[in-house]
Amino acid sequence: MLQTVALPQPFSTVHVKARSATVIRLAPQAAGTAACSSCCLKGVCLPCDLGQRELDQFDQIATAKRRVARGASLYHSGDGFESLYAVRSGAFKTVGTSRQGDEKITGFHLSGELLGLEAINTGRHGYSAVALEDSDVCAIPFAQLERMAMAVPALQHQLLRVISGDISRDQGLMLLLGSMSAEQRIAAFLLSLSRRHQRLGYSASRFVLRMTREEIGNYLGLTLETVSRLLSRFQREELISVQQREVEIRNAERLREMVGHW
Amino acid sequence: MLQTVALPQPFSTVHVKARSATVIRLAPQAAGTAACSSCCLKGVCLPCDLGQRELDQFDQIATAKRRVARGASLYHSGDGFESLYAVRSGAFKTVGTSRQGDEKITGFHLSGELLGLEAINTGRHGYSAVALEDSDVCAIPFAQLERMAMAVPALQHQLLRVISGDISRDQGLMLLLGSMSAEQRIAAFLLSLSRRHQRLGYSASRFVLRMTREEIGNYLGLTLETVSRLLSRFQREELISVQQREVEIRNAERLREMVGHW
DNA sequence: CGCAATGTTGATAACAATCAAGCTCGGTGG
DNA sequence: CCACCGAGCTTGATTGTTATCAACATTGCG
Repeated sequence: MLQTVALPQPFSTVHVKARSATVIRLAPQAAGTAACSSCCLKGVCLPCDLGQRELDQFDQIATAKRRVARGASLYHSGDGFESLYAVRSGAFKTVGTSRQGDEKITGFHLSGELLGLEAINTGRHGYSAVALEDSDVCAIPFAQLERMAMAVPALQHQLLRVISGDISRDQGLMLLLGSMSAEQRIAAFLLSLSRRHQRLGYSASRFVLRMTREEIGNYLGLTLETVSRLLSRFQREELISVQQREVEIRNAERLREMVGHW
Repeated sequence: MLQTVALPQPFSTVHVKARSATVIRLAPQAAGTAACSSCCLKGVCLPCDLGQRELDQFDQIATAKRRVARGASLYHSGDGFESLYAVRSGAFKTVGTSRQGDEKITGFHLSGELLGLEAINTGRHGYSAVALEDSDVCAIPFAQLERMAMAVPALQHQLLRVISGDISRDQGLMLLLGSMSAEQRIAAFLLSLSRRHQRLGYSASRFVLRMTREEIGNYLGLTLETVSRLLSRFQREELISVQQREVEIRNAERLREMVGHW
């Protein structure tokens, strides 16, 4: 089975070596093929509410697949906006860069999630999207998507829903960044990853962090040392097990209490 | 001239007594009248890119106007989602409440800005919208808006643009909350208000804060004491003048440097 | 006039950042 | 195959920023 298809399966077999960019070799033609209608993400991706007819139609506009190597950019801040991207496999971070060269991670994006929404407004990407591991995406030309949305009520509705979901997620993060202690932020972060993995059909309790401690810290507004210390403490307190990037949630309930039911 | 129409004019005459809910008396029928086509916000509100024909059509669906008294809610967290709201005059805060009863302000919304976008996703409001002063809104029934968007390309485009703009704004705030010092947050907050006032045709350098220090602090992830101290310091350093809720920006350039060109 | 809400300012304490040292795991080259 | 190297991670000591606690000032309103 090709990794591209990203069928739900125990995480340990998928990400045996999370750090290596070369371990998983993909058939070169894989990036250009699989249609939405046969994609295992069709249940969680943008076209998820469409009927068979509309799905076929959607396949017509979302033909371009792209392979992005670990560390490479899908698009850069300042690039003109033409397409939204759906993550088929792998993971991305979106990064803003200040003129001083400081980087700030605004989000992590797993399979089935959409990239580029923030650019609709200005017609230009405000952030860069960098692959955290070798990844595949579908490009969805926005002009065509808009046109199709006009003809297909379910698609327009779904598009608005997805965008609105992004706003909710961002607002949740604002809450997190604006009013939580370091401890609460880490707990919320772990729970968020857990939930999103579950949505993809993976285990909610065991998963692999695709990002470094530094990237987590950057995202959460903490230093990497604080992230490391708290992960260690959570392990001491038997809330989780951590071993490098492998995480097991052992006491989700306590973590939820920590976050405080926002 | 009725306050409802919110024509651009020097702020001092509009908000003579920002704290009073009773000073500005409005003709009772005012809330039910003015059409988009004659509204002075038509340049900055949702229908801003529409032609005269579409504008008239839009007027048909955005007929319901509502008056919200200072301190009252436009909608509550948990309410079913039916309409988006455009702020015609006044100002709102959106507030999330945890089960512990802690409140967190996720945004402030001035005239011409849209409320309720985050609810599209779930069909239920995740936050409450509370008026910071006596305010007027237009209700835009979402089902009808979606229907009209399918027929009017410019409207669909504009709707997506506005929603995307919301995402950008939120991500900007995340940046702010996640990686700025208290000093930078206050500076960024003042600049943001300045920019938004200017967009409405008001002075960019003099405006009135519609919210308390506590609300500012809550929004920015700071305590009210820190907000107060920093405003005092900025005044000592002649970056601004503050006098209760009246603010004058005296050195926007230095404030921008402070924020660091994100 | 007096009260309640809001805002200011000072003293102290807590939390997370910074600085610093050393560890671990993978990859690479001898 | 082993030794070394470096990125990433852990842990400790110290510092700094901001929260917290507290007292008091100001404003608007009844």
